[in-house]
Amino acid sequence: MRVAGILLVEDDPSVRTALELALTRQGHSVTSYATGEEALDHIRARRPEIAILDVMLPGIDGVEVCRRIRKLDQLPVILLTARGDDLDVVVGLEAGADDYVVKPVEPRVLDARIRAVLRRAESAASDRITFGDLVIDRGALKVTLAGKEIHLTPTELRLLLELVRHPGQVLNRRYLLRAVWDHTHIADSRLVDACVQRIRAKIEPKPAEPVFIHTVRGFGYRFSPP
Amino acid sequence: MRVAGILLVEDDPSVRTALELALTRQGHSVTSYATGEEALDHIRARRPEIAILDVMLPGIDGVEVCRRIRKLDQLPVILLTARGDDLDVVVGLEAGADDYVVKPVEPRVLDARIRAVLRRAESAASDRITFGDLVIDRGALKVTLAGKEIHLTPTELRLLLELVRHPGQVLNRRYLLRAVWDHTHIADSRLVDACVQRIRAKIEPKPAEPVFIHTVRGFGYRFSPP
DNA sequence: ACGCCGTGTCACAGTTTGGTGACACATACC
DNA sequence: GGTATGTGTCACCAAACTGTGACACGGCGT
Repeated sequence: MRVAGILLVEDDPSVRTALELALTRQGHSVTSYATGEEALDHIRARRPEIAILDVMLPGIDGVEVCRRIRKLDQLPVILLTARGDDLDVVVGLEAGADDYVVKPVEPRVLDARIRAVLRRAESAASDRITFGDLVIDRGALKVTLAGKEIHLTPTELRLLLELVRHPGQVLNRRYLLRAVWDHTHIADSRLVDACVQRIRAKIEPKPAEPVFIHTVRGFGYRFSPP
Repeated sequence: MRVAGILLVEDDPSVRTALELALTRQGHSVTSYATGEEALDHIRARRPEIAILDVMLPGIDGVEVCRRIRKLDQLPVILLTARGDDLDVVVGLEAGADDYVVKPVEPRVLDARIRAVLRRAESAASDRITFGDLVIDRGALKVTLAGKEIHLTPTELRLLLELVRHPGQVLNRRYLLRAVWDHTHIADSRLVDACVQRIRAKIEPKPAEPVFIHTVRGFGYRFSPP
């Protein structure tokens, strides 16, 4: 099982050791600190994969630690709070926290949250673009719609990628012909239209009312997210 | 305290500052130099986690810097080059670069590449990689499937390792030819296909429905765990 | 309402692509 | 030398892909 390096910041010693024990049992490797300052001092050296921060801390509070971590690194952050205070949630999310857990928390719940956040962080690092339900992974050359993988042929994929490279821009047929097909194709042809139609049939929920690839009469096509 | 982050070497000041800004925004800490000499001078003191090198540099070029870095350290290297210079790819791979990015590059793409290379470097620390039933031991150069050892020939093993180095990424035939075979081979050849087929026959439970090495028609092959 | 122009839709045939097995040559190992 | 193994190439085939043309459709200006 994959082991995550967790940075835990919690000032209450009993809660800290309990969490540390629980997380270690789940297979994580945990480094914990009682204060934000210590954590920030060591974060560079430790290179954790995720930080779990108590909001109520002596000195710099968890939200502020989160903010500073965000300036340093893309490190995912989960905030822990004692009360279900709504204000905290807002502030925490604004500070860039990835998730928010209310104490007391069951270890298996926390573990699930950690894994979810890590999964999200990892996939965000891959070379992807997301437009609503539509996810285009340029590294894997995969397109998914609402989680379901869509099969696009090479030409369709090249055309879609070209459109997506210029979101919101209208691209005319001549440009698209040049960019997607080889230069041997000149002048006007229905080629682009047909290809757009094929893509729509695959990615548009209702091809007759396209949400992604819009026709701009007399000019060409525009990709714009819904 | 250890200073970790990205070592950037790029002679064009505008590109350099743009990249520096973009990478910093992504949460990286960046140190940049205009020449390879400066970079090499400071690399010991700075202890970066990854180096990003422009290929075209005054004085020592990026490829040579890469070669010298390799002699010093296991430091991962990404080479930057102007669009589509094939010769560079060959030389770069020979010099031991971990990845190769064509300028102009979008920040999010570069960021994804950086993270991929870092992840790879991290997992390279361990000699074994596991994908479901498939275990690849790079130290012993052994492959086992569900505990049973699979015999792969040298070429097959090199190809598999190259695919596995970029899990989830589509690699085209030209790239694979260059990475696995020497550059004497002409671009158009069924060599890669044949070798993939041979690997599949050995590691895929049902070669007709591959689970590990997927064909991406018109583009190449992708290794992705089941 | 009418016709026109730009676009959507569809079927089909020619082309391309990759899987597959056979085979020849090279190399290493007895 | 003889054998086994590894490697590159080829030909064939099935499947996938693509360009094209014909026709339908719908908005727009007259």
